Amino acid sequence: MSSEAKSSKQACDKFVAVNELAKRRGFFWSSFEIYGGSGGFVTYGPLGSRLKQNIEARLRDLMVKKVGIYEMESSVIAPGKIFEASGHVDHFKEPMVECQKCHIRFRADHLLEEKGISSKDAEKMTLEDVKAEIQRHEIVCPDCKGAFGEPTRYLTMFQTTIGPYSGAVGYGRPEAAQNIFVEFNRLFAISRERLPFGAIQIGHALRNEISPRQGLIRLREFTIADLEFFFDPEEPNCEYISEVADEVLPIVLAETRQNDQETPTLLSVREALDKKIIRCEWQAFFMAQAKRLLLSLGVPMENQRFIEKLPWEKAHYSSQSFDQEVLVDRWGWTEVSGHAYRTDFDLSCHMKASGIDMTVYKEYPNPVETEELVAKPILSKLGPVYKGEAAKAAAAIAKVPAKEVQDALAKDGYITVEGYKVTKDQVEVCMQKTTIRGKRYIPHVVEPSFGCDRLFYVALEYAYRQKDDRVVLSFPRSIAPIQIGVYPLMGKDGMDTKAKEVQRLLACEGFMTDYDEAGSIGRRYARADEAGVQLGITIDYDTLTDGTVTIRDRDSWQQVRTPINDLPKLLHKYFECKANFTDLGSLIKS
RNA sequence: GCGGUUGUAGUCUAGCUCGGUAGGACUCCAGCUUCCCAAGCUGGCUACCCGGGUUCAAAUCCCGGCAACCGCACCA
Repeated sequence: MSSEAKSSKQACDKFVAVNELAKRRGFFWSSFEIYGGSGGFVTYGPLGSRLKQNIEARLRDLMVKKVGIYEMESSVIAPGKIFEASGHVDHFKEPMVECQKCHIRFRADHLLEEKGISSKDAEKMTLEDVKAEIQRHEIVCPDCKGAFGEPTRYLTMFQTTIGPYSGAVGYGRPEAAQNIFVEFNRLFAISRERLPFGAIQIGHALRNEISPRQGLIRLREFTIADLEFFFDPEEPNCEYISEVADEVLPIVLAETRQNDQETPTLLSVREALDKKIIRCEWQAFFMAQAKRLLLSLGVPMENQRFIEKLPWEKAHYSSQSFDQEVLVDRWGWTEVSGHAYRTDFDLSCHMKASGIDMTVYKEYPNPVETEELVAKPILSKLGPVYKGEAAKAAAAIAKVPAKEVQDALAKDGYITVEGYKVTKDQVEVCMQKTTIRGKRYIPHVVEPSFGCDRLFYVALEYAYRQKDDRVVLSFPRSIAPIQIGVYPLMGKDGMDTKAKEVQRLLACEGFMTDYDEAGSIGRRYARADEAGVQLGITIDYDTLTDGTVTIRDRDSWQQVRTPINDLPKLLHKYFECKANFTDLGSLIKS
């Protein structure tokens, strides 16, 4: 590539520009650089980790605080059994074949696709199917024409051993959700055995991707926010649904997609529920909150959409899934969150595998009284006849519907079950009343799941602007990593000490501040714009005499003049979005 | 993992064909200057992706790694 083509490409590609800026200013960079690096791992620097915290705080505001979700934090490594039970050991893998001659490995489904087998079909195949298809199409190694060995599957989970015994297999979690399901009984007890409730875990997850690229979009270790919301499937109503009923969601329907179209249908939450496009109110609620979250990170609605997943695209645990996508410059529509209706899949799996009861008891408002015909074996009569076999005979009778027993006894005076002849006097058939006060069931789960690194990237890209040949990161004020920069007009005549005083004042008020006295004031503004510093406060000669400062807005470059004494009160209002920039003081004409 | 392209300071890059002191610009740091949007002057720090080989001598040639970018694939 010529250097000309390279530079023009970089000039127009936001991904490159954002990554370069991120590295230079310390938002994030690829880890382990001094040892040559390793793909798929990233380090967040000072500005980045702060931005990430702010983004996660927004997520907590919208998804956690408003609904009273429990937060929890558990371990990244888990014993093998957890992911065997959850289905990940079976599903988190891709078919692979190795050439027996040159030992190069290939994606089996990819090879099959070249023979005209769709990825859709290849995905569903068992290893036996894969092997059979490879033989049928006489597929050989594309490199050396060697024959392939047995197909295997590449496990996308990181595997390790727990402790010194290699038999104790452990996996790095590929999602944070399983920790929550595994702890369900304790969480449920803590919720004082009431549904619905939700639990969220924001933490690292590991996926040993074959080839992670795309910067923050695809990592081997990343931050995931999994929220599992448990509810009674018979009481699926969301109590906050009215708060979001009119929120419009752009959804690309499965139907639309099957016609090879991508046009989103604009539906209010209410419409989507009425038309049964979203089957669960809670899911719709979280989707609406997810849309609001992205709005608050600076992504306008027209650059957001939800994709209804087609049946074969869904994860193994999901009955209905939507992906939330955001338009990004380089990669097009990119998934930032997934919204899955997991039903009782996970709790059922863990119940079965662990043998621990995870059902929930629900008392009926009114006890249900039923009367049914029962056939009760009379053991005092059966005993003398069948001796040691009596219990078996009784059990055999219990299996037969009472009505059948009654009819047989009425007709013949006895009934023969599993070789036992049971006479009229050995069994009592009668109507029995029972009162059912409630029942046990497995809660259902809807799961919104966010890729925090993707949210981060999206926020950064959407903040990225060029103004007068200068880069400005126009973060929404709620996530700006540095809220206020404080600058002496010049680092002399006492302006520097005054500026440090002001910075100290604001820092003690709880603001994220920065102090900079190096270079001309213009240069410092430019530096601050590039770091996304929301406001700049400049101490000049007038400050020294009348105690006022200028406040500069990063996005408009407007300035207002305000007394230092008013700063804390005004700035708190500003950052709580209860005041505009022009409310901060008297506007200075430029 | 495959195919293509590419690795020179914090960033962008010259040098590589034809082996011989690695140069510039911006950034950054220090000083001077400067009354509000990357001004100026002086000085300074910082680089040949790693490992082998060929050679008197390797950024340059050869081999092997590693990494990045683009496409395939997977996915939050």
